[in-house]
Amino acid sequence: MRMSHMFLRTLREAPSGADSKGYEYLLRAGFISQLGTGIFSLLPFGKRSSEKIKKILREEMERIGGEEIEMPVVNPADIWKETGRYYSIDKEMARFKDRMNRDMVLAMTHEEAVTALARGIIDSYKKLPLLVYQIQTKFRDDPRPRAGLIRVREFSMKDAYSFDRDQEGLEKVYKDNYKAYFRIFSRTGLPVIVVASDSGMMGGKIAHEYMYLSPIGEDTIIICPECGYTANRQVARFKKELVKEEMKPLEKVKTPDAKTIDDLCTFLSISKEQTCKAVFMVGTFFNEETKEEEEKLIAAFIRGDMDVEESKLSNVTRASEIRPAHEEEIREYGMVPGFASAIGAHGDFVLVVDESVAGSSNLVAGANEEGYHYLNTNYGRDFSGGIVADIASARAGYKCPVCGKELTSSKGVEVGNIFQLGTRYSDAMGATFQDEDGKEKPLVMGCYGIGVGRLLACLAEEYNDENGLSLPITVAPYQVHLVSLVKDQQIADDIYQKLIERGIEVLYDDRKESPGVKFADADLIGLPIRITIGNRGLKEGKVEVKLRGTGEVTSYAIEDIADEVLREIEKETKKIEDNIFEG
RNA sequence: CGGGCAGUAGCGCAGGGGCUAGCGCGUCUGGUUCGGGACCAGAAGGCCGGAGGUUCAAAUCCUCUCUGCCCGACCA
Repeated sequence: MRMSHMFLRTLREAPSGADSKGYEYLLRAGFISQLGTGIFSLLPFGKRSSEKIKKILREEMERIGGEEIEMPVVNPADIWKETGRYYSIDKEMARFKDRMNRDMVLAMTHEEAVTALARGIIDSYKKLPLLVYQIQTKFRDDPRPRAGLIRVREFSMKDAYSFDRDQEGLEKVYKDNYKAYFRIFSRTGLPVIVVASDSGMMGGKIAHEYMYLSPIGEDTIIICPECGYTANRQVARFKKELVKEEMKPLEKVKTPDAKTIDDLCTFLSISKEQTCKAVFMVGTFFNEETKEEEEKLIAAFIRGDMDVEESKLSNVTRASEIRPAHEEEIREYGMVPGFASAIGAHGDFVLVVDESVAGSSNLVAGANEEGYHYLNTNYGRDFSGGIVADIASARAGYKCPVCGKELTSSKGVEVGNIFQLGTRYSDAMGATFQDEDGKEKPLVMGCYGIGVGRLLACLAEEYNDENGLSLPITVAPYQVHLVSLVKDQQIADDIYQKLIERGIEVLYDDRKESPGVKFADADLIGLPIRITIGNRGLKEGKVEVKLRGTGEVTSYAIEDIADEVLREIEKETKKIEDNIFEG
């Protein structure tokens, strides 16, 4: 491609709002352009890189038996009503009516569409297992897009769906995808770790996320450097040191103004581990009978030294949404904010007790009376029932649930995820097959997603320096940047031609610009191999090859240049391929 | 959806009731340069986000609105 006629404008200054290096360079180098909040165009460079990522995605999906399909972005609302997600998902899903006044949605994912397909196509166990995938636009009306391509509203995603007879089959294909994902990320050059994750709106039980660790990430990852345990904080476990001792008699004490755990500990001269903390939320629940959403108070109790992880809380209570409760909502059930406990509470609320409270003895808890607490409260004796579960938020410094060593934490960007969906969608939509025993059974499903743009954004974040991008050769828009500094275009044109004929992807800077401008743009765009044609080398019949990654410079005779560049391309590619791994 | 900030030339910004709205970069024309964001000369480019209002006079003050950015709630 000749730069003199490209649909491109590089920027000398960072557009305002570009807060990360990767995002800044993608904008400045002309990979992307913003059209609205969370809505971007891909310019020629961005499009080419994106296509290279897609090619890798296709190759790796085909490698594990995936077949490419394409499902519509516009879905009739009916199928979303069948699974209930039409109601359980809020404003994040864009909805509209067609001319016949039918409800339509913009698909934010394709479980419904693919399940609708499957129920028409899969009838027998003999066809199973099956794996289909697509690379398709998703629209999610995110309330707060940010950080350039990291979190957007419209994006291209590779989403795959598997169908199996049983859990065993699902686990096999899940493992295939698990490995394929590592191959995919390593082929793009992006370092990732896999973490156990929350299944969120997808439903299902087992799920993993592929995380690119970076300060620009929005997720917090809990990591055990000792044994390798990793999990998204939303689900991360840790070892709780619990002390069970003989129960002492309940005792009410005066604790004026001790509304917080800190105040309470100071006042009574005790440690946080000896207290029980109350956290009140209001959850939205879907009532199966009335088919209506309803709100209910959730009263969660946890040992005073820990915090409640809201995603865990919403998981164990099966609330679709969760928000902090107002004071009146709490008092309605006989509990007094600041001095609250479950003791003496009444009415129909959801009680959740963290293991740390259920497993400890003689904790100090509120007396549900202004200015009073109880000493020696014990779950099972003084209050009982509800859900006993792990709802505690893990953090660095806590102990690993596996090996007991100290955990650390890191920020990460989720670039891919895999879910074992089970029969959640096939049950809801009646997608069944006839098994060997003649019985109709629901298909056992899994789904597997990778965001293309987000992956590109992470790569830009990982591969840059003070001069610009430096993407790996597998995803760079072109392999070679041919920079001509000589007036006589013929020599450069000839070399350009020769490289093209050898199948090399060349970006040819044939613009009438000063050397400084050309070099600066070359660094900014950051193609892995730069060829410079200048009078300096031409005197000896040579041109210069510079590697963007290392800065290494070598001169070659003009007649050898195509061969040498091919050799460099091979070397750069091999660097990536030697590091392909499957987890 | 709450809190904060901002919309003035393609990009980055200045100007905050009073003449024809500026600066840097970029763009165009001519010339000189030509291995790390060159120089000289000339030029083009604006409904000051939009709508109302106050005023003799509004980019500037007021009201409403739209859009974008950051933080939070939220989310893959």
